[in-house]
Amino acid sequence: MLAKSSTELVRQKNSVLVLTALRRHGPLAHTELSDFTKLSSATVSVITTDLERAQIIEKAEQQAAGGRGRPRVLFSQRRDCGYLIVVIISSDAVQYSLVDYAGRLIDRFTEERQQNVSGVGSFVTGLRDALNRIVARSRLSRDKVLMISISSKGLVESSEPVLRWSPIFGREQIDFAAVLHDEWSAKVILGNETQLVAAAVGRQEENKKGRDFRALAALSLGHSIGLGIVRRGEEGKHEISAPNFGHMLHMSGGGLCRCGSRGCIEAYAGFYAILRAAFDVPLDTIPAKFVPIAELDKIAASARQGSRRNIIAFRQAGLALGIGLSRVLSLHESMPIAITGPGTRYYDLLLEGISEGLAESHVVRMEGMPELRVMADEPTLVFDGHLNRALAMMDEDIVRSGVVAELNSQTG
Amino acid sequence: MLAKSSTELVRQKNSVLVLTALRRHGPLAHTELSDFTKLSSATVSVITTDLERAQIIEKAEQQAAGGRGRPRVLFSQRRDCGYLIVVIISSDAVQYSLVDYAGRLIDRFTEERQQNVSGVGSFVTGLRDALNRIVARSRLSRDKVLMISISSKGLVESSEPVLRWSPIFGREQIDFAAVLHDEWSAKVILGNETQLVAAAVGRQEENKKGRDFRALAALSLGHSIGLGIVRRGEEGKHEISAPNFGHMLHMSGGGLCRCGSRGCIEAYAGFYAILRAAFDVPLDTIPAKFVPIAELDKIAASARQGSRRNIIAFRQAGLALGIGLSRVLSLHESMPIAITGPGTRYYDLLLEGISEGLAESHVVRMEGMPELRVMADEPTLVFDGHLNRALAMMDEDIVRSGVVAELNSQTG
DNA sequence: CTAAATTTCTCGACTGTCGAGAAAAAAATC
DNA sequence: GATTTTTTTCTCGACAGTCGAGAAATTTAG
Repeated sequence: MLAKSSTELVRQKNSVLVLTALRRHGPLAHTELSDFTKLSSATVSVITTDLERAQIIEKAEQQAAGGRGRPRVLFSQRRDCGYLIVVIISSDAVQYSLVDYAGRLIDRFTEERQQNVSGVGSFVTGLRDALNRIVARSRLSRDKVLMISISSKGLVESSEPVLRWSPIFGREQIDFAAVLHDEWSAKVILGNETQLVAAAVGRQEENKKGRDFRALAALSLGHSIGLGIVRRGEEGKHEISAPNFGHMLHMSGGGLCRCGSRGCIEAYAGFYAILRAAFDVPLDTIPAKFVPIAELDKIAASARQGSRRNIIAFRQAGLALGIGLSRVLSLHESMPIAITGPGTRYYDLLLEGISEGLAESHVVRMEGMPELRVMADEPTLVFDGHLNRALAMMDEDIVRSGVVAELNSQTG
Repeated sequence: MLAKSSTELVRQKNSVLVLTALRRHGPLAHTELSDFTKLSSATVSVITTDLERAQIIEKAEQQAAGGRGRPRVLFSQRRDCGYLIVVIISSDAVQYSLVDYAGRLIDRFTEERQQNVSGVGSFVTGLRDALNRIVARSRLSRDKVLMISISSKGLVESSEPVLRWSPIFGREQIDFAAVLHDEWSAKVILGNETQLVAAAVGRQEENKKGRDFRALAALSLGHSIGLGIVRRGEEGKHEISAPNFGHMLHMSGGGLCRCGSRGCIEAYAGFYAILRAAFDVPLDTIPAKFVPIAELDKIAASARQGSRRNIIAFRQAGLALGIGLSRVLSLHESMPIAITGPGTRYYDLLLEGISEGLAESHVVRMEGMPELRVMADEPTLVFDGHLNRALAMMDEDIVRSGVVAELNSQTG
């Protein structure tokens, strides 16, 4: 059954509304808050004083007194209200970032991952270690860290921070909540990397199109293939999901994939698959663990100079992507596709196959070709996605936790 | 930006909550309403008296006075509060049902569709005609009809009642809102047939499992192939969608489909496809417009007696379904699959192929085989799905329309 | 006929939003 | 420098919603 509603909930929702406005548009004055949220000035007053008393937002110290009239006082998040640690796990390194409540980067370092030591056990100790280090370095109390946001390629559980499968650890699952809950009171969330790219691009898209934005897919090309989908739900909330696209079946009984199955999309469009095709290695050869990008650059260069076999290798990869995307569009509505990742440098070679694959399906014939868009700088998008998601969640959690209401009742 | 919240909205939501409880559990007394909705007795009182004053619900006249204490008075929907017309379009007929606000069937008739006259124009005049007839027969004022709920196989728009593509009318689109708005003030909604099956089965499932229910897919087997997906969104609302599954690409460059594309799932698993395979007709033969089920029964009978070719025909159909489903599960989470439609009578012959197709994919190897379940009596499920969806919408619309609040302010 | 049980209704307290107008504070004007 | 204008913020009273507690209603048991 659905949950009942109450006046308290109304207040919570509207408080989140104020915090969200602050997040999206930076420091805002009373009047602007009222404009953005459509709440009356009086309500904004009550909410801001509550949030201020709870030490969640603060009035900016100084501001240029432009224009006449009573000068506006800008509200902004209190940076020390809480902290977020972002952990980005990639195949060769793990990046740790400490971010304050206002979204400002405080500290960051990267740990190389040894290619040989690949057990989950050693990874976890490394993770715990690095997390301890990053709070120690900035001399923060660890309970000021309200959230730890982790991302990896692979298959993540939607409701719990459990990594089900990843190209790095294979079927060795990691339950990050279980691993960290003894040392950390922070909430632990996990996202697929491309899911977070989708979140970031989706936010950009909404800023541009406003209410017209409906859905968007992000496709990440690299050693493995990732897909993230973001859709505007009712009430304008963005719902993000991470389909297991790279390991969706492309061709029954097809080439061997790193995951152990046969015929996955990745086994045709991943870097190792392109390599395999270019060198005419049999399709059931165990794929290379890691392919240096220089290797692929060479293949691409010769393809661009007319090498038949290499052109076909890229074309076949594009085809697998295009057909796979057409299947995605069959199952959802048609939507624009943002392509990121290191593989975008071969976009010219992939495009033909992608288009051809897409064109084959009924949906595309009905609705027309979806918009394809290349977005470089995947790492920035991933980080932005982390911030978007984690900080929005923090806002909600803080309001829901009741600190605001409690303080309020004490002071009368 | 998200929408602001207010006390009015709270009331609306809680009113809908009361109406929903009434829908799901039949006539209820004050106390039971309070239990189901978790609202306090006082709040239930206010809401019910408002709804009663607005002539949306009423107290039951008579009831058996079992047990001691003050006898409970049961509330139920006023049947004359509004009416719903359900239109179920199938390939050979169109069924019209008139239903009152409490969900009781008042009138029903079926119009055969001539196989030869297949233009959209003549269909639309037939539709308008039949709608007029059904209100005339029951002597209702047409503005008492608050909603017209239509279903068809094929591709429907999610936000508007527009039929984008259907096996019956092909690419000739029908915008039902445009077609009916001059004669009817009722809200017109359109759903894919299997989407409504999913809605009905999803409701059953939730009654059984409660909060454990997460998602479910309904697969309809027949001349064409349909898929509906229902998922529990946050706040417990069911989100239903109708992927274009039948025309998702099964095999690149494969058999010719009725839709004009090649290699659709339907071109392997639809009735005509099974027929085509059984008689070894070339895959690019224009598929039969309609296959009598007796024909397929014969093929099935001989398959069950060991006919190699016919066994393979069904197995290939199952394989297309299984592989397609595996792709669906790759893109969503794993979920149980309810199979309906006339094709279920060949389930024994299809099962092997379905299982094999599912087993091939990465997800199934990870999460295990999804639960498969055969549900006969598709027509009842479709109709139930219509009622579930349309009546729930009517409840919301009525509350949101403000009749309750208005009356309230007048009478003070 | 009275007591017990059970359901429904009512009242006052509390919390929320809103519109209007008062208060604050700086620039413009005389 | 005093006054007016302009702009922003704050405050007050009205109104709407939920809740808990207890009163009122009504039937059965004894």
